[in-house]
Amino acid sequence: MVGGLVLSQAQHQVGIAATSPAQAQAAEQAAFRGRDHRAPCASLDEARKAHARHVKLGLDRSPRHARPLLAACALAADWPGSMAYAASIFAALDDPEAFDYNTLMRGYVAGGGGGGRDPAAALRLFVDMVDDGVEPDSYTFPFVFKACAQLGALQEGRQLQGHLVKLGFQRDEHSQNSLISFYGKCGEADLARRAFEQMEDDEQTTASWSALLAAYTRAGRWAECVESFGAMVRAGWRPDESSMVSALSACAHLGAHDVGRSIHCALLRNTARLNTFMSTSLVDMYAKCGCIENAAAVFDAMDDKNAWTYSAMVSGLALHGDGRKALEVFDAMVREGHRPDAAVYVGVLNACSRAGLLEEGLRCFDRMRLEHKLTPNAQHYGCMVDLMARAGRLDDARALIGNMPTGPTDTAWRSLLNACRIHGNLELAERALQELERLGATNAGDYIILSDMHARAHNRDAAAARRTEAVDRGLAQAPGYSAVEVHGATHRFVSQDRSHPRADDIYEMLHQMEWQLRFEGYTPDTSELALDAGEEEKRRVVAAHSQKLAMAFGLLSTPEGAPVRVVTNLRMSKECHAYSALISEIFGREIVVRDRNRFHRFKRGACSCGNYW
DNA sequence: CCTCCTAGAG
Repeated sequence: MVGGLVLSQAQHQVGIAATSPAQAQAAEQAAFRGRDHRAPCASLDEARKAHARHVKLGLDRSPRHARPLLAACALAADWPGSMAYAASIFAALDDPEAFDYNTLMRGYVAGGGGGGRDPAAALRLFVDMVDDGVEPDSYTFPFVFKACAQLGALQEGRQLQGHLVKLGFQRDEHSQNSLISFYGKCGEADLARRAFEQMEDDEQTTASWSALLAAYTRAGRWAECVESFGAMVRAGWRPDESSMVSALSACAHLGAHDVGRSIHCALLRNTARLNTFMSTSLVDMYAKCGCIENAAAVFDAMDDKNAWTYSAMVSGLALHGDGRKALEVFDAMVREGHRPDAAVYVGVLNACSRAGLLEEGLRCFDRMRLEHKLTPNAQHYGCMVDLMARAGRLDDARALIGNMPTGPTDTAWRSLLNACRIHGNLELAERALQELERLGATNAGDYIILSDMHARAHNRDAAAARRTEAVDRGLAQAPGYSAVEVHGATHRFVSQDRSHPRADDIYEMLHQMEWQLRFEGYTPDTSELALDAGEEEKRRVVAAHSQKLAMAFGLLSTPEGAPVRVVTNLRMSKECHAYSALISEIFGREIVVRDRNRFHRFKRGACSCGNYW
């Protein structure tokens, strides 16, 4: 759980460095293309001619003379073959200095010449440098760490850290920052944190924090990312764009809507115009936090959308079950000339399966292969299995699993299993479970689905057997919980939970809710509950379901008319769905529930999913 | 003359 206090403090203090991203980006691009006013040539041909003149005059062996040409060739964005030429200019030098090694290494890690990166070549060059007895300078290590990061060479990087200390660069902020970043890219958040903490307070910069936040985000440690973001703000730093992008990404995964929104507010106060990175992160954050309208508003206001932006919007709409709109956005993406990639097709196919758009989904799958020449991967097949199975075409779905070129995956069988639950096909469900067992990929939830299905079919013994089987196999079930965000703090509930300080009020509220619902003619449906107990007991259990506890607390501690946002790791049950829809009507509240797959938004008695999920 | 950081995926 995310500490509520930490977050709410962060919210009020967020500010940002006043920069002009467009200018900075333009300058960076111009410099990289070698079109800087200092650049001695505008093409590889001109560089060759200039170098030939040097050779004639015997100046090609002098680093001072060769340097501008070396840099131009090593850093050109689109001069095919220029990296090899840069290497030959370098090789002709009599006494290359650290600067010259740095330039060539920089070219290798940046993919100079436009021909792709070559981090291994950069590392080899560093080894040469050490062998030749040339002392690295403070610019050297950042390039070498970057090369290690690109190679995922954790061991080499750690050795390099020792080297860095020996040479006395452990107080150099750029070398340290690139060390943090290197650990982050290797997925080693703890080592990144340690490198960060080894820096003195006055050596740390915004870039150090930003590398740390990126390390947490990359490792999937989102709560720690948001916590560190709060710490950064409390320590008086103004987060720069990349820190905010990392923090927003973490908020998106956590569903930490309030923190995400406070970052957006700070941006609106301090920045004239958001760049593509920032806006895309905001689109993703709002969509994953349940505010699809805000996501759409940010998206619509952008005039510099790229493929990532469309992709975030498409998968956001998929998450909310708005398949039609997702397809429209996808069409706009193609119309605007962006080439769809594998990721956006995951979003598109997902949108179709969640919205039950069978024909459209099948068409997209064809279009992906025929028009956009993409080879579907296991994820795409998983979406198609899900699409067909949910729509009731269980046998077709099963046949598709058999035809997967990548071989059947557990997610594909699990999609089928879930669809069997929806459509009540016990026989095929058993088969899917067998296949999951064969893959050695069963989890507790799979056995529970089977157990529930047997219970509904009144096979009491089989139901009990499936339940014990999960335990016998040592499969732990993640405890089900539901959480609600109130004033930036997250309150978490499990079923029948009485541990909250306001438990009495919450249960009183539940009682009120139940009472009102019954007045409207609602009776709790306990048929999904696989519990060997009397009807009264079953009703008691259903009534204190964690989603309802979270909803009750949300209703009672947020102002009249405000939306209630619940996040749960459970699957939305039919009973809870009907219950939430009625509550939204009776209390005049919008209720947004993020379950383990998607969002349900209840408004005036209806859900955005149109009862298809 | 150069360096740190950043977004999407059943």
